[in-house]
Amino acid sequence: MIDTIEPDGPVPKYVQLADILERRIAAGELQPNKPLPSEKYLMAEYEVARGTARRAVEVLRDRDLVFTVPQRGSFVKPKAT
Amino acid sequence: MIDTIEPDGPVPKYVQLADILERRIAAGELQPNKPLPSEKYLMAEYEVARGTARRAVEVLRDRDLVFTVPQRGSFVKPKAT
DNA sequence: GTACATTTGTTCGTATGTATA
DNA sequence: GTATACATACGAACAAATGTA
Repeated sequence: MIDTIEPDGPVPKYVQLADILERRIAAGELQPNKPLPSEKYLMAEYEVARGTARRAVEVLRDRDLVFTVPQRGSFVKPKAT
Repeated sequence: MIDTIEPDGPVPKYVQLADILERRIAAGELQPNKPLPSEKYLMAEYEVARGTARRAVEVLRDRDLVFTVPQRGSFVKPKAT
């Protein structure tokens, strides 16, 4: 079961998606140093445009939850010690 | 002589290219079970980016006109009996 | 068997244009 | 005017499988 994105709510889609992914990280479903779903996959899974998926990941970078390697993917940050 | 792709028209380039290839199939120039031009060749021939060429072929798959064999190419589907 | 070229598959980076709220 | 969101289209890099020399 996946969380769904509300199209007409007050919260922008890219924030909703970032929140969803953050929950998936917190739940341990997305693990440290493992890749997030690709932009393409996020587009399909959550039915958003690529720009929206990218912005969501950008938010997660700003939240210091993931890092991105060009042409490789975005990865969950290992928990700081 | 090849059809040309209009850059600024209302029809997306990838659709235009798909249409061109469909006509080439219908005309018998591209024959059943024979390979389409490779993505690389389509890029050069029609001066489009690889993503555009790929999307065009994807359209032809959706139209059930071709099938793709990974690492081999895309081939014109034999006419159904 | 090895090396090389070809081809599709996948990923992120970037820019532009359109539409809507 | 600004922010959101979508679609198109370019580029770049690397992976993996296949076929050939």
